[in-house]
Amino acid sequence: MVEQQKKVGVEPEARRTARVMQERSVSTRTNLLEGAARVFSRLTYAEARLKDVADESGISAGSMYFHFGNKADLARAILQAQQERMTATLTEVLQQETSGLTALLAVSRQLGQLISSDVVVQAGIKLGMQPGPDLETDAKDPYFEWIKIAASLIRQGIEDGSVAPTVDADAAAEYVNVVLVGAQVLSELEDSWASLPQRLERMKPLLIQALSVDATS
Amino acid sequence: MVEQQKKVGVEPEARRTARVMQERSVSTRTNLLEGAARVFSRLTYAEARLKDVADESGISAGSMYFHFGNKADLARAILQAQQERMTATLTEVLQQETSGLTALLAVSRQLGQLISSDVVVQAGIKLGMQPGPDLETDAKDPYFEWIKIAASLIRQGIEDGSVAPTVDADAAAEYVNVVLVGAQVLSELEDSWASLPQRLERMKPLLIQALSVDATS
Amino acid sequence: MVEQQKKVGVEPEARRTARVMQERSVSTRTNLLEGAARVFSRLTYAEARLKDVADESGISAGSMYFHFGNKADLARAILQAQQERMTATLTEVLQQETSGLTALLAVSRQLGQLISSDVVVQAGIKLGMQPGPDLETDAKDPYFEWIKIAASLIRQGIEDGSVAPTVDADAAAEYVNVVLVGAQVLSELEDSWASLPQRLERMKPLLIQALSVDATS
Amino acid sequence: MVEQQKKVGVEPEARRTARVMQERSVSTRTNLLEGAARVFSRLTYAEARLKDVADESGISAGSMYFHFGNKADLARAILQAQQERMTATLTEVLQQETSGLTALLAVSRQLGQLISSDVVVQAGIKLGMQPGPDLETDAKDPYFEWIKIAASLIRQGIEDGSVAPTVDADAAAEYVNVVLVGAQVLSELEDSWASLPQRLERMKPLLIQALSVDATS
DNA sequence: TATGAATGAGAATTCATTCAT
DNA sequence: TATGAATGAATTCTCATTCAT
Repeated sequence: MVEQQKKVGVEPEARRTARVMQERSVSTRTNLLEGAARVFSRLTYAEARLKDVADESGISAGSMYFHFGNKADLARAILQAQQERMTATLTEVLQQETSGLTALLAVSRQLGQLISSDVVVQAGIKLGMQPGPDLETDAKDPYFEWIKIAASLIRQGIEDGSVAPTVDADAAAEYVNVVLVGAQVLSELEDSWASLPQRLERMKPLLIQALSVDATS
Repeated sequence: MVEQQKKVGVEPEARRTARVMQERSVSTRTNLLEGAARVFSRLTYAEARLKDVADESGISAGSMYFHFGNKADLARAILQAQQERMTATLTEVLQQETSGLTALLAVSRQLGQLISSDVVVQAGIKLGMQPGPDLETDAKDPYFEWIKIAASLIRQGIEDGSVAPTVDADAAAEYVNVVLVGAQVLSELEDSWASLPQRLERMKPLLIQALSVDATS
Repeated sequence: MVEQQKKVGVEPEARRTARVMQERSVSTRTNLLEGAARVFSRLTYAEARLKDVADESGISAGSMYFHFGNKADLARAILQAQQERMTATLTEVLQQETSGLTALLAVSRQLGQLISSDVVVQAGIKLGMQPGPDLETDAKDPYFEWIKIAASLIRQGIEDGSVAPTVDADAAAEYVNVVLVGAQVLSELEDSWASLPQRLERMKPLLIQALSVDATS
Repeated sequence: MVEQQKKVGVEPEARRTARVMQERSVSTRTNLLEGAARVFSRLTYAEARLKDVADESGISAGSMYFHFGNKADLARAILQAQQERMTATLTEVLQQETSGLTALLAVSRQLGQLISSDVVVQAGIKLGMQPGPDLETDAKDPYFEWIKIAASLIRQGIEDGSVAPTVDADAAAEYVNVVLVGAQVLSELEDSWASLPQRLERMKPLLIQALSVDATS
């Protein structure tokens, strides 16, 4: 409908109105998503009240149903946004780094930064940890994806000498994942992810020690 | 009847009655706690329906009001039971082990075993991860406690030579905690803690590598 | 059953037991009634919890059902006790007094005293003021009864000259009743009937002024 | 549609919508308040079922939560409405009357009329008589207020000669209050306040007799 | 598109009453 | 008789969703 009117070219008032409304609609969607993220990052999916989302985003409760079908869809939209942002960070980092171990650490650092600064990502993480009939997430997919990437980086590290050859790549990838997840969870509990970057920084030497060769040399 | 029994002994009827009822009451409490644990280990606090708990434990819904005042108190009772059981395991293991590193690993193994086999502990872990106005847990206290213990074991390990002297005890303790928590969370998501022991077993060599001096040198 | 055993005359132990139990039963009943009265004098019938009664009287909740069939019966027992005590006071006073007006004032004073000092009477008054499907009181009967008595006292007063002959006996009786009820209600709200006697004392001159002749003479 | 209307005037659609909804909302609130008043005037606060209120007012039960937060707030709203209406009547009467005694009697008459015809006022009176943790009324404030007014009217009466100079103004004010309250309570019990005006009419001569100087002398 | 009001299906909680001992 | 535990029906409150404007 909107496109049609634009093609007609008449009634510039209507056209402008349409564009304005479109812009308004987009901003509403954004506000809604951010507001919902703020709520879902604090509370459980079941605890979170749509009224809270409405208040937090300044959008009327009824309006949410125009933009997102219902509570579950809203949550799913957040999960999707989270995955997009994390994937973006991931690919961005991987394009730059070269050495296997360096890349692995860089990825950790960047993801930590992203998580501690982006509410939508935080909300996505929390939502991903609570499966259930309502969400029915493929929340595990990203985890497996990430483990595969970690494993390939470790293999690359073994080749380029930055990782000890005695290391079992798959076990090590799982291990790295465990450390990242543990750090996330503890940071969430402690201060809502604010300290995640520092925490990862503190873990770094021990992670290196677990993976790298120099111990033996 | 009363007279008869009176001749037998001093108020045996009343005493026996009291004992019997107490036993029944205790068993009800236990069933309730276990049933609730099964529910809370699957679902979020807010998702969990008291009706499910009642069904799961075979106790009438109204009876929960008699034994535990309300949903929050029920959850708190589980949290308390969890802490008791974890503390019991902890102290038991610590009495046996000697070497710092060995003790640390033994504690991890035993706690993993406990978690993967005890629903109440599982429920406690999940509940502890969702603070909120209703629960208002001091869920962090046990974490700090545990980190202190880990730190002291690591210092002991540095003295007895099982841990590298270059290791920062506090950072390492935090690290160990991170690994345990990460393993818990991932095991929960994967198969409700069933694989936690194996997972920890897989992590063990890397943990050792991170802490110990190049066992090689 | 109890009587039977008494007639047999054997087993003095059993007989004594029976007597003891009887005494115990009576005291339980009394405690229950008093405890219930304390609760019903504070709270509405629907507000009052049988648990409160149990706590207040030190009697187990289940035991109440042995002595009184249920909540409504308990309330009815209180209402009955109240009427007995008020009637007793009434007749006692009426036997002593002679002059019409004096008798009327004496009755007011004595009833005020009784009300302000007897919880059961207080509870009865409150219960009498809340008709309902559960109680279905003939709570109005005593009121009519009392108005009749007041009217006859006033007529007597007109004869013996203590009440002005211009007074309409029935209207005046209703009036006196209104004053008593109003005083009761206000005293209840103010300090749980404690000040009722003083209040009635303060009302006395005005009541006299309304009824007696001397103003004109 | 939107464009069309825009040409007609400045946001008339939105404005009209707002007005219409407001009207509907107001009527719902009113219905709710009246329905609740009908229930609360019959039953005790604790006896009254919100379901009855919903049925009585034709409003869905859930909607009450939207307009009034809960049962207690609903009751408080009634109490407030009652006070407003009684105050309105009071001030209206006081502006007209001149002589002290006449004013006093007029106020009584008018309040009696109001009470016997306005359910909200009736409900307020009943609610005001049952303090409790839930309502926590300052129900006594209006009583004190009213007594002050009565006292000042009586003093005025003493000056203008309509009240006997021997009368103690404060005691008399209390007395008048007692009579009014007593009449209210008895009328409520007898026929739900229907006969209150007549009853007050019957009391009038005696009240006059109590206050006025022997109009005869 | 946006809004506020309305709705109804649950959810937790309460409590009189019953029951086994 | 007395007791504490158990039960279930009712009651209040909550909240996702829908609807009229």
